[in-house]
Amino acid sequence: MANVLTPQGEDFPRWYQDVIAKAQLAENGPAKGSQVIRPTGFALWERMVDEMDARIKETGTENASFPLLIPESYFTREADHVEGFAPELWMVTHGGGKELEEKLAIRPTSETIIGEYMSKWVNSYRDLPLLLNQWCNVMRYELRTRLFLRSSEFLWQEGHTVHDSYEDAHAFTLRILHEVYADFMENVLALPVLRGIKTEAERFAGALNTFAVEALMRDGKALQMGTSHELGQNFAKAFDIQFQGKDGKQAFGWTTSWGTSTRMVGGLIMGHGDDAGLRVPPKLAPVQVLVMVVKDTEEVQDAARKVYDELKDAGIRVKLDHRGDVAFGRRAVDAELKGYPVRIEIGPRDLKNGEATIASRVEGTKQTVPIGMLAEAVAAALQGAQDQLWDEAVARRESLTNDVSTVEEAVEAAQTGYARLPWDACGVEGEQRAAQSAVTVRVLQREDGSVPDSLDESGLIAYLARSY
RNA sequence: CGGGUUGUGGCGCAGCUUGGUAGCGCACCUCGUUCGGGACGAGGGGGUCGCAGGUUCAAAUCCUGUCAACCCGACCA
Repeated sequence: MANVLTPQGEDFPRWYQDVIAKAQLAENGPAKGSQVIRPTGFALWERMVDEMDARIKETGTENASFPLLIPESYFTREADHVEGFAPELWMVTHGGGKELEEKLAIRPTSETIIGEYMSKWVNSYRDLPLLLNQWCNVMRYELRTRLFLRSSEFLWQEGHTVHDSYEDAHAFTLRILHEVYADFMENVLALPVLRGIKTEAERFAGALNTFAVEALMRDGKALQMGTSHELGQNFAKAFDIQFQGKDGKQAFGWTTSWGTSTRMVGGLIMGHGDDAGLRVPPKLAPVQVLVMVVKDTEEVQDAARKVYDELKDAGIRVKLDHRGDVAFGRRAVDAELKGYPVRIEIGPRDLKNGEATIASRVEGTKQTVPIGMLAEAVAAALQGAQDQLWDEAVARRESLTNDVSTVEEAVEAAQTGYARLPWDACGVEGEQRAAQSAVTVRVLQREDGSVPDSLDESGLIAYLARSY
């Protein structure tokens, strides 16, 4: 195996940067913290968008688009929200060469401006629930940036809904968490996630409760992959989202918001990648199968094209590498860097036997298969890769999760993964103590692993870890 | 924003102490030989040294300021 990347075990952050550069996923933009996402990286994001968008729509949510620029005054309407976001705002102060009368914030998130419109659109209980989502870019002034994980500008989806009762809003918040976020991350990304509730310290600015899904990276640090917030009536009151109920009385709506971002690409890289590069789960992979000609001869080119066409017709996302002017080894290494799950190599030697070579990126194996049986072999290899990535990730999380009984032990255990600690043995005080060692409470769960309805429940279990 | 490190062709670096107007490896282009796991040879193109000032006959080298990146934190998707 060619040594093109800094090994993970030597320097994980360096490895992460190497993969992003060598697999041509992204690079820094000219302005501080900005990033350019290259086609190979963007294709991963596009697949995420496709899968997520379908799940979002399945909940009855509709897509819309709201403005990038938000009047500064909107942010001041919800006290906690402005306090939380003011330090991160990018402000537009000039337009058309003149100083603006009111500054415009570039959206860091859109609760405020969407709240403003929800207030106009919600009049009756018949208008509820109002379920909206938008795919867009947002900007936050970040002090420390890292490609995909935290950039000044990032791409995301933000869902915003209004409901007629606490119960309905609460149920919807959790539905998004389970049926959209966790389902996508586990079944498509093959990353097991912890689902739980955030502590007060980690809660979204202006929310009643924040629920989250957290994934464990290969270096034992946790990554928040998505959040779903129960906003209570805080924003409804700030933006006057009222409706007339069946009983004829005016009432404030109950809102939620939830988001996932290009950070998931970072999670994919660090959750599955190895020393040879990316390992993309087949269900996500923009390219599931790469058909490679080993030698540039007419027979080989014809055979490869035929295999390509057949797989494509079978509904597989396939790419043809017909290049004869780049050495085989270079192309093989590149395919591994980009993490294509399955590679089919076709050369004269294979053709002589009526075969092709099929290589699995995840299993690291190669075998020859009669060309007539490629379709079945490919299907099996894809399923095998998806399963193995999942199994590995689950096993790794289990081995890196340790039960502890004190905050000190939790800090120690969190150096390598998750520490499970009864919340009663930690508490807000313990949380602050752990934070001094860069260890935070990622989520709280019930003893049986289910998601609590609120922080008021007793007997909760805290998962502590270092995080990105 | 605090601490540390660093900015020199696309990438990785040397040169800076002892100023004299730029060098190496990879990548790129051409030709040839190669080609089933990052090939080899020959020839070639590309940078004024993050940016802005200053000192000097002369600055990648010295001075001041500034911007940016990376790592460790605090803040966050």
